[in-house]
This record gives sequence, structure tokens and C-alpha cells, in this order.
Amino acid sequence: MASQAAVLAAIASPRRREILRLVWKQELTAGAIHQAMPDVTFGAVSLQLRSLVETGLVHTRAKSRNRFYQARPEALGLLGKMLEQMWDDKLWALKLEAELEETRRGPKPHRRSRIKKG
Amino acid sequence: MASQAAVLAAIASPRRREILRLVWKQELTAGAIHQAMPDVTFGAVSLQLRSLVETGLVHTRAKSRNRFYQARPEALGLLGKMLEQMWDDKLWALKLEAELEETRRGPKPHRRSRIKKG
DNA sequence: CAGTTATTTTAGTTTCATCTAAAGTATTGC
DNA sequence: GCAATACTTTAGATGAAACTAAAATAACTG
Repeated sequence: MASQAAVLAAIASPRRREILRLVWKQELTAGAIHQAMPDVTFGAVSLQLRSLVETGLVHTRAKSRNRFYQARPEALGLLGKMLEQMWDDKLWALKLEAELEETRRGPKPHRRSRIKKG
Repeated sequence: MASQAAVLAAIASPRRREILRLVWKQELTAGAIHQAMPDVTFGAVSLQLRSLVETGLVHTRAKSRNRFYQARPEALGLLGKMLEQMWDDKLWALKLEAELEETRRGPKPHRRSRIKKG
């Protein structure tokens, strides 16, 4: 098993989180995973899969020409719960929307002065 | 509050984790934090502090010429618990040692063949 | 106000992760 | 064995994050 630090680094990447989400509840082939992320090449997906496997977050199994991948939620423990929330917590989605809305709505208050006094 | 993704990114960095550890239980000035990390410049530390404040993981307070920083563990929730473990779990320290030892001990087994069959 | 201390900010550089394109490997079907 | 499919690996390009050195700011001190 890879270090905790490596696990943190792994799930810090949005791309890898996306892959984890895809294979969280089901086994998918590398090809299927790639089809779900058409903005990158197959090679890129393959590299991310490799890194996920190396950190122990994903399991791989070869079957004929295909390679099947599936997440190992038990390797993530509490972090897994956190990711699940990130994925399907409607509340969170709403919060994010509000946040974006806020940043869209006009320029940030001008950052002129420092904190005034001690 | 910053997004979950931002929090993950923040704690994925060893440097920022180190800072968090330092200010986890006590308030420290920027200078004190820098002294504890002599391998980087003051400027570098200041930048990381800024990013930690912006993600909401650290609180800052000005007092005369100094700026005091302290972690906001409540902003991390479960992740905070995880970091605490990472810092003071003896078992974990041992695991890490073993890991390092292993990588020190000679070249990795040559990566020649693929997985044999499906 | 000039000088010192504490810290931040800027501008430029280095380092590192990720990506692409292309070549390589394994398995199947004719 | 040859072509096709499914995937991985390599080598090089690109961009973002982190760092450095130096300049800027702010608060206190005499």
C-alpha cells in the first residue's frame, strides 16, 4: 500500500477523482473509461489509471484483450466517504452554484488596504 | 469557505501540511513558522500561508508588527482527524520508515514483463 | 522623520504533473 | 502468420505551482 501522502495527492487531482467516480460501483474497461472522458487521449487515461493502481486506490484485472478497473473504496476509508459526498450531495452542488454565482456577480471588492490595526 | 476540491489540493502539499502541523495547536507568527522550515525563504512561507488562509484552513490575526497564524481544524472536519493520525500515529511512522528503507535498499526489481494472462 | 523589524508582494525562474502523438505489446480471429 | 483491437509506454511539449531574490509595505523605536 502506498503512503497516505500519495493517497492525498491522488485524490487531489480532479481527473483522477473523475475516474474514481466512474469505477466506484462498477468495473469498467480502460476503453469505457476513456469514452467517458473524451477531452483527453487514451494514453492520458491509461497513465492516470496506472497511478491510481500504484497508490492502491484502484484494482485491475485482465480479461482477454480488455483491462477492467474498479475502485477499492476500502483503501480510502474516510476519504472515500468524503468523495461520495462530493459526488452526490445535492446540498454541496447548490453551495458550489451559489459560490460561482457570487464570483460572477461583479468585481471583487478592491483589494487596496491591509488589515487595519493590531 | 473554499470548495472541497480546494481543500484537498491544499492538504495534498507536504509543505502546507507541515505548516498546518506547526499551527495546529498553537498560534505562531509567520517568522516562527519560517524558522521551523529553514530550507525555504520567508517569501515562500508567506505565499503558502496566504493560500492556506484563502482556503479557510488557517486563521490569521495581526498584532503590532507580527502576524499570528493558527489552523482551523473545524474547517477540515474528517480530513483533520486524518492529518492528526498522519502526524502522531507511531504505527504510521514505522510503516513510513519501512517504506523508505525498502526504496533505499537497491534498485527496484526490473520492470520487464506485463501481467501474464487473462 | 529616519531606521529597524516583520511580513507581503512582485517578477522572473525552476520544477513537476499532465498531456499528446506515436511507437510498442498482448490477445484474438481469420 | 497477419491484421485488427485494446491497451500501455515513451519521449517530448506545455502549463501550473512553488520557489527565489528583491522591492514594497506597515508598525514600532528613538
